[in-house]
Amino acid sequence: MASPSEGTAKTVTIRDVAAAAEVSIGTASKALNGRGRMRTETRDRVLAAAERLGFRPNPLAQGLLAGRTYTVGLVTGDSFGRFSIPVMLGAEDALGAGKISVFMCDTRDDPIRERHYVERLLARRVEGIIVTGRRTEPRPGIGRDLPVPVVYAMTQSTDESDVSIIPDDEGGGALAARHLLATGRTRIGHVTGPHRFEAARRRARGLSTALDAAGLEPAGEVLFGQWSEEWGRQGADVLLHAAPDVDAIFCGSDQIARGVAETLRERGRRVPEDVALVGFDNWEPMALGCRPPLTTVDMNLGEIGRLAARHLLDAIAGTPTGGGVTIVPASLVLRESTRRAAPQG
Amino acid sequence: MASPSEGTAKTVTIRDVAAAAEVSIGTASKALNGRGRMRTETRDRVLAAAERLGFRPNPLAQGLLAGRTYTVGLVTGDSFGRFSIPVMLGAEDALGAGKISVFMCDTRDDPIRERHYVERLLARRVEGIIVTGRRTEPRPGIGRDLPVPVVYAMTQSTDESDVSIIPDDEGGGALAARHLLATGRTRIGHVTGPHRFEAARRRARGLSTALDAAGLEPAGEVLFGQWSEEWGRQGADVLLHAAPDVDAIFCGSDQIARGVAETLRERGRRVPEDVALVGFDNWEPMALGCRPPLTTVDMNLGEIGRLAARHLLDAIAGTPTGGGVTIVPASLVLRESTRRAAPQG
DNA sequence: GTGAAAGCGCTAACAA
DNA sequence: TTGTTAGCGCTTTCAC
Repeated sequence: MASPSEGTAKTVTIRDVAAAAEVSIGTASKALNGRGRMRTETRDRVLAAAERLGFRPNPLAQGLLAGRTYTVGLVTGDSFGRFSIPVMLGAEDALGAGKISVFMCDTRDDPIRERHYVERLLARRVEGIIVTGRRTEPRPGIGRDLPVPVVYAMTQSTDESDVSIIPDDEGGGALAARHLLATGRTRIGHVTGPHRFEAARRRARGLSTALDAAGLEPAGEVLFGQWSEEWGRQGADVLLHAAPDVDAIFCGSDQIARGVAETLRERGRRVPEDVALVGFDNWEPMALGCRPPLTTVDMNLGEIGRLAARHLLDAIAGTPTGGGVTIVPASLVLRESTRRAAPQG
Repeated sequence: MASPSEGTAKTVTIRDVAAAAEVSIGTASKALNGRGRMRTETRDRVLAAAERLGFRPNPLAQGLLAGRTYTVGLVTGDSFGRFSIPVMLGAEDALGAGKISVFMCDTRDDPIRERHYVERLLARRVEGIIVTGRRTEPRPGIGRDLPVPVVYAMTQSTDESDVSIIPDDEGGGALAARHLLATGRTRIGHVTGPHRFEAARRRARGLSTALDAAGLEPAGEVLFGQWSEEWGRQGADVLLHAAPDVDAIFCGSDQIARGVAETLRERGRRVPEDVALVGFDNWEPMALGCRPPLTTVDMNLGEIGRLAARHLLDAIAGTPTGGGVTIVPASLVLRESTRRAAPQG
């Protein structure tokens, strides 16, 4: 509540400020924007008047003149869900710093609504659009030859020349695998989501590649199923049956990992002593609620959002950023579920 | 100005439309807005030209003239988390229908940032502000005598005259209790979050009141603890010790309920046969992942958001909506965890 | 029925 | 150093 200027019920224009400071409107403008040369006394008088009246320049008017709006649109099909939110926050972070405000739109994954919102955003003269999603599957772009730059974050346009920022699913899988190998595990199983998901396939590929480099291969079959705990429970049983000597399980999501953890516990396998467990997503309520707390791959969604915003800002500034796909590295969050087994007695 | 080298489609002004249709700007404006009387032929000519050129009226210019922006701000301290998102979506729903766009801001629960964002929103001449939060605890308002109406959703201003829309924690507690009573349970325990949370206290009060009406009281003490699964696991043990004959447990959150469910299973109590379980939040990944799937109280967050938006729209329209707190009823989502025990065979 | 002109709040030339 | 003027894109009188 520092500024006493707050609380002006009526809108104060620069006209009012000029009048109060007994200068012309033009002079007031210059004083407020620190442009041109003028007596310090005059400038101070204007600034004081502005302060006193609680003057806020009207960005509509400024924008009208400058031909800019200092706004961008953020369109999500994920209903701002678990994945798009961190992305969104990262983006807002980067944009907010640049005085750019964000219009949010939720399309509910409906192309009609999406079309509608994009129209609306363009009508509002946003200077760019960020599209986020829940999956990394390539999707049709929101339109071609749009008058503003578009960046896809955590989703990918089928048009290869569009700018897309996506997580490193494959690298994440490899990261998990190498961590397990480093803690001495060699019989590593994999329970993951539906095969039709690019993300699931990539994570599995990352695992296989890393194991391959160590002369190993996944224990049992790679088990594709659902993105659910229930499947985690089932999958673990299948895996224990197919590869009873499994000593680590990498899961395609934290939810799956929780299901796996439960089954392991019920089958008398201790985590991490008998079987180490790695999840994917670093979805904290899941990962921390798990017994034991879950080591998991973090896709750095916030970074994806920040990067998307930065690309967009560059594009708005006219700097050619070069289209194409940018992959943001994943990182590993270590918790109890992969604590190195103490030497057995 | 946009870089001249940009291949972006050039913005079409009403001037261009007027020229193309060979009418004056004023006539073009009237034709486009369906105002005034004019020859159908003229109107059609203008509309055709606008269509052909892809004309979109510039809302900045329109707003400048009308003194409106058709935007509102949405400020959250919850980092658009689990609670504020459904609220947000509900709000966006109601606002979007009215052609109002939403600026989003995340304050990260930092008063400085909040102050900053509110300033920014006001500078942008939003016509109203919705404040959402993660808790229902009363919080200081975002400022007094703001030039635009403010509605608090899923949070509450300490200033009683402010408009706040909050969930019915007490009613939700009562709802859970009555449901359990209706399925024949009489020894009902309660494990919930920290006592310092208004929400936890209200839910407990709702339970007690409903039990009281049936001449009962909670089994064991009401156990206040944390909003975590871990506490759910511990709390269940405490409760089983204090009231071994407990036949139902109402939990202050779905996360707690999951913890409780785990302990119950490990102690050999079947859910729902031996002990029925009710959660709070209807947080689907938690409630559905639970074994068995959880009956839980839904706060109808979307409705809170919609209502907040509607209040705001009314206020913007100048309709006195009357300040104060509005409580949105909760509902119960039935799942396996309270299935009426079948007659034992 | 149509057009010319004023002005929304602001900035950037140019005059004084 | 300061004031005046001409718009940014649009809507809206009010003459014609």
